[in-house]
Amino acid sequence: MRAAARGADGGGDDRAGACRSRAAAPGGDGITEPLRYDHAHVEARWQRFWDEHQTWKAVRSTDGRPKKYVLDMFPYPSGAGLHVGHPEGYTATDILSRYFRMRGVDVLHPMGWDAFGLPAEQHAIETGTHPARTTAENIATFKRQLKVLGFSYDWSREIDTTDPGYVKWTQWIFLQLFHRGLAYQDEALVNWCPALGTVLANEEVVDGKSERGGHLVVRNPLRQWMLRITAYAERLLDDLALVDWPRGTLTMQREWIGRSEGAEIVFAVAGQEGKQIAVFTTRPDTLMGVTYMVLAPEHPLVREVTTSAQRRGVDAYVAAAARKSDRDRTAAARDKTGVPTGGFVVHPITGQRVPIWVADYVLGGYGTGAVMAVPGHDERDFAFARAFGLPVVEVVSPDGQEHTHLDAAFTDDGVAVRSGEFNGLATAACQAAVVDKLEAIGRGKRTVTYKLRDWVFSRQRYWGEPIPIYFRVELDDPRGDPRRGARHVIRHDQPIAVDERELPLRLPDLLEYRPGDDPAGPLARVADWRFFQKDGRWFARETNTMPQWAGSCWYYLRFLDPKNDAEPWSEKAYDAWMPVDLYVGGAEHAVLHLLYARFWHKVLFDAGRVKHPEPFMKLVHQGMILGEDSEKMSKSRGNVINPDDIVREFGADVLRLYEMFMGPLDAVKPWQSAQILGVARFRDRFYAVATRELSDAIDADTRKKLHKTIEKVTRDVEAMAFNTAISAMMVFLTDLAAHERPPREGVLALTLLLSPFAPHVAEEAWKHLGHERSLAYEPWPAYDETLTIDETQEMPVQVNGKVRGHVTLPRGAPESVAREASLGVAGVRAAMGGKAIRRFVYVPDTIINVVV
RNA sequence: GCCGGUGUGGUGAAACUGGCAUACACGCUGGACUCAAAAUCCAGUGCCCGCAAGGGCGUAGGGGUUCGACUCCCCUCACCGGCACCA
Repeated sequence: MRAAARGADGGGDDRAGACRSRAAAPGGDGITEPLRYDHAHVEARWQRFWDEHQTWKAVRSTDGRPKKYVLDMFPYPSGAGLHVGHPEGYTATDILSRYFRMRGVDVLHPMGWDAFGLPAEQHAIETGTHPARTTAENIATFKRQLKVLGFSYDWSREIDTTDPGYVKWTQWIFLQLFHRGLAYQDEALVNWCPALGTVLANEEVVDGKSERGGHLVVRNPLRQWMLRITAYAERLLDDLALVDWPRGTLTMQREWIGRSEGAEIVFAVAGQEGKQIAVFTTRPDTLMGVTYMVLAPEHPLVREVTTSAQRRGVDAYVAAAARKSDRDRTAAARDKTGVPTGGFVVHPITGQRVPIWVADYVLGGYGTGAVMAVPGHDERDFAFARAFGLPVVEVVSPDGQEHTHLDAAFTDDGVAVRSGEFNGLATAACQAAVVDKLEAIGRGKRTVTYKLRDWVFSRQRYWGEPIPIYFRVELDDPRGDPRRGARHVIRHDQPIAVDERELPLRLPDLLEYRPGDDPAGPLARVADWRFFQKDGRWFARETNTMPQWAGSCWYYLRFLDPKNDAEPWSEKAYDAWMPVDLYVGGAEHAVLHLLYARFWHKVLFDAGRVKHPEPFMKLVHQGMILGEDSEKMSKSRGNVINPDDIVREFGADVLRLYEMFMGPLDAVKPWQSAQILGVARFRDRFYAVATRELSDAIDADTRKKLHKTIEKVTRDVEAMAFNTAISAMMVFLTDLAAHERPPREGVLALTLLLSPFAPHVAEEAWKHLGHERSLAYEPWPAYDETLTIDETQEMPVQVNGKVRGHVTLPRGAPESVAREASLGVAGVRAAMGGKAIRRFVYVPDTIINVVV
């Protein structure tokens, strides 16, 4: 396949005249006159050529050459079409893919569509158009827009997460999770909006009302599918050491996982035999300073510890907390609220009674949902104690002395005081001693807690992968038909996996996508789809669907073997290309997508389906491109740039060059239309120089510049410093253009260097320079190290740190020579003013500094 | 509030490991070509003083380390992004 591409001729209809259609310089003689460049014509022709010759088909050689898997985060094909932010990362990976091919590396560089998603469903609700149709149209638009940019994707591997052939394997992976006990059902609190008949995400809820429409939202417990990602917390944390990712992203993942070491301490409830409350604390050394206990409002023991005298207050407080969204509950972070329960626990060491309060500053979902409050040494507990007049006791002292008054919580390490047998111990030692004691008396143990929570994996939506699970249906009347409304009970407590041979489980077509009033989602209404009979018994399908994350959790694996119908990917395909060597995408996915995909990968690792503990070896985030006003691009601001417009006016090569020339790939940078002219001129100047009459000789100076340029561009491409690589090529082009007849050797090399950045113009020039074949697999130019180093070096001479002159010395000249030469410079002598030299700093080939 | 990032000409930016601050590009000024314009090409362009030679200042602000700091350390300010009572 590749041989065909490599051996193919330059193809097509082109003759000089075809690409000079706009040249027609009046009076030009047409022979030495440089050619004008018609980007629309040339780019379309090369894109057709690459397609026809399958130039970018990824083929793994058997000759032991290296491979690179270069992956973009695949887009959600929105109705708005491509945005200038998309081509930024895509151009970067394309440059590297093309560069690697020229270095003799096998490259897998695929593209596909993350095509399930809310907008298509929303559109269906509003217009009745089937989401599959909207999705197909959007994909067509995106694909057309990407193709005109000339990216070297292997389109034969294109995938679409909504394709039944893909859904089949997403469901298959879900079943692997299910069979391994990692997918389970639980009641989870969700934001249910009865008026909209749907469940809303946290960010869609503002002040207890829906963002759209302002309808009431209630927090209802709803049966949900959960994935046990917490079982992988430790490995997700530890294996971050194996990857080459941006530091900030690693930090965010670590904090999201939120590992915390401490102790679980058990307090007996006073007067209630056998009842106890466990707390988690990172500071067991402050145990002797506990003055009260706090339960989260949703803690299961709240009712039981509440005395009848406090019941009304507690019930009201708990009910009010349940109405608040997570956002609201944490927004008013400063004012502490809470109520006493009237109940007490017994301190495990002193035996003293400690009052139990309920307060929503304690979170039900973290740790044990209860804390031992130590106001002397925790800021939140201190604020709460102040607000409610609870006692504050110092048990950790900065200086080992007891202090009678605390103005604020002392949260640093110190020395234990007022702590009985633990007095005088430093914080670390005290923690160990307290936990040892608790373990000895059976009242506590060392534990590790994570902030990471299990992943709510079901959505009450239509446009997602159906969860391949069904349940037994129990009918009051055994001959009844649940599709016709016969009374029945669905045994959700006994989930049954759909047989793998029956996958994919397809979505039914709907006429009405509106969610309706059933929180089980639109699929619950499709009785003919939902209920089915097997062996004379009735069953009901799961009507929840998977979240959009599902498809993107494993798409990099499907690219390996996208047409395989017998398995998700073959071992051979896996061995050929995995792991992903470079992954480029937005920083907004720093946590969720990247954590979920790593989790699935580890599950597949345990199932023996993948062989590397981590999927993405190197990760790079492209920076956001802002509008010309330096604001985020948005329709409402009217500052959106459409890549189609840029391509039409200047061509794909110019858009690619511009986006790479703007600045460092990972920097946030504003779009500046005026700057595009600079790279457009560069492209046109390059083509003009390449099509001039060339010289077969090359002078020594240009030769040196050539080799320095190759060295610089090579280093910069490897470091993904594309802006400076382009700058180096601009400088070299200016050098070439200064020759009446530019040296052919230099033009040829520059054409190859430029080709990953601006492939169309480079191919066109390459052909003009007499080549029959595409340059896609030409060897990358090599440089001679010795030619990149000059024999002499001009160096600044400073006097007391200020530059006062320059000297040119042979490389590595001895200090004595440097000294003599510098002191001979008039400006240096003048600046020294006859003063004695205190020190002579000489860094060979770099700088001279005379200190007087 | 916490965490992370950024701050360099009129503008986007460059400066490898502490070694000539401002490469490359835009813009601007002047010139060439042209009847003219566009396009293209050439030259200049950090700020201040000066006719000039030359000098001084200059990488958000202040301090420090160093022969030497955009780069390392401390403090302050501004902007951007993320997270928000995680015991």
